[in-house]
Amino acid sequence: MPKLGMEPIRRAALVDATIVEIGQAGTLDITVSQIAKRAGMSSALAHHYFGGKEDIFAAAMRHILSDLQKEAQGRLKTAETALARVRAIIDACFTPVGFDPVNVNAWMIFYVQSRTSVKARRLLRIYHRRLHSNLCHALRPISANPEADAETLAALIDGIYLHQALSETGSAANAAARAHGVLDALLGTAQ
Amino acid sequence: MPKLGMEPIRRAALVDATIVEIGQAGTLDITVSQIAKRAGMSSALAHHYFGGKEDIFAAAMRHILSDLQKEAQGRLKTAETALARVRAIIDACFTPVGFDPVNVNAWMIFYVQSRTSVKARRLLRIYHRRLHSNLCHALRPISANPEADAETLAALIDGIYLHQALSETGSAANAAARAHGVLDALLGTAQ
DNA sequence: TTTTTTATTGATCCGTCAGTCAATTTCCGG
DNA sequence: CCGGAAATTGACTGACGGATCAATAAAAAA
Repeated sequence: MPKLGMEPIRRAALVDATIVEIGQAGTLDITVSQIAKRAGMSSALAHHYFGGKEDIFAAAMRHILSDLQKEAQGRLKTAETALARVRAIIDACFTPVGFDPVNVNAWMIFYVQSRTSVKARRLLRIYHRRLHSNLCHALRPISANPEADAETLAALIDGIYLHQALSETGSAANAAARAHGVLDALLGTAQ
Repeated sequence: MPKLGMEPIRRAALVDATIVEIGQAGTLDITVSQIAKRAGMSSALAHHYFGGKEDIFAAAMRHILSDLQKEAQGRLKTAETALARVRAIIDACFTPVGFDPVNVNAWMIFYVQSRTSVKARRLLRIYHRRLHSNLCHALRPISANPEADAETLAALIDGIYLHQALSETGSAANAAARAHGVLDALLGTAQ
């Protein structure tokens, strides 16, 4: 039943399946067959549409990153003040969907993957730079050390994710509140 | 040349080799043969002294955790004030040796490993609880929300590690300074 | 000295998995 | 209606790695 124009559909299905599979397994040790099966196709087809396993992973990572980016961009649009912009960036990182254990898991795994895969590393670098730049820009009018505070917040966000990945308890709202709290503290004592 | 009493020596060598190997590779995808080779023995011997691959990993993790614990314990001994105790705990997490890329790498990998391995998970849980309890105890006299602040600091510490694992730049002193800065901010605005 | 225990390894089995390929089915343009 | 392109898969392979085991060597015990 080969319908035409299957490529984008198949690719999207594979990307989704990859994220779910990684998130559930909690490891990168998942087979192409598993992914393909969940996406409803043969492993050969997965290899057909992507070059290989690493390319599937990279595509999945790109997808997560781009979602996060879109989220942040959307929230930044409606933010008027500098403080609101910082909060918008933080909130974008802690949407309930992005904080879903499966996504958190996938996220952390990609982090580790970036140690091995050049593609993953490059993608993560880009994301980091963008996050840092966004934070810096938003912090500049209200922080005495925008650079340092941006890095602190970025580290904190990732750390909260990491804890979430391990504990599987705690809500997105809770996590966001914690980050906001630190932001308050940081701005309060800016010397 | 079988000398007697080799077991503890071999086990220690394997644990050390595992940490180095994981740290260098930046992934858990290392073979028992690699570890054994670095430790100067055959893979069969590694299997002989440990039950299997997972046990080797668990032992390596236990080793890292216990080092960290010892470090913290030692520093806590000489701390007089509550604030000094908190700082001691933070500093224990950022010793130059513990912040060595290889160790950071291994540490992060173990985090991920805890998603799959029950043993790893249990070990990490114990460590987390201990860290949290230590932080809480030290924070109680000086913080309005010891519980929350302890969790924030714990998350921050892990986040800084994560960033280090990715960037490979930045020093232990720098990282510690960042954590201390957040602590100051947190305590300064405690309401 | 003989036996048992500890140390040690090469060879090997077995399973898994990424990637390839040839074959098949369906669709579309000419 | 026909030939090529797209879609799709089952079967295969080549490699790798964890685990096992039988065999050897040396030290300790008997």
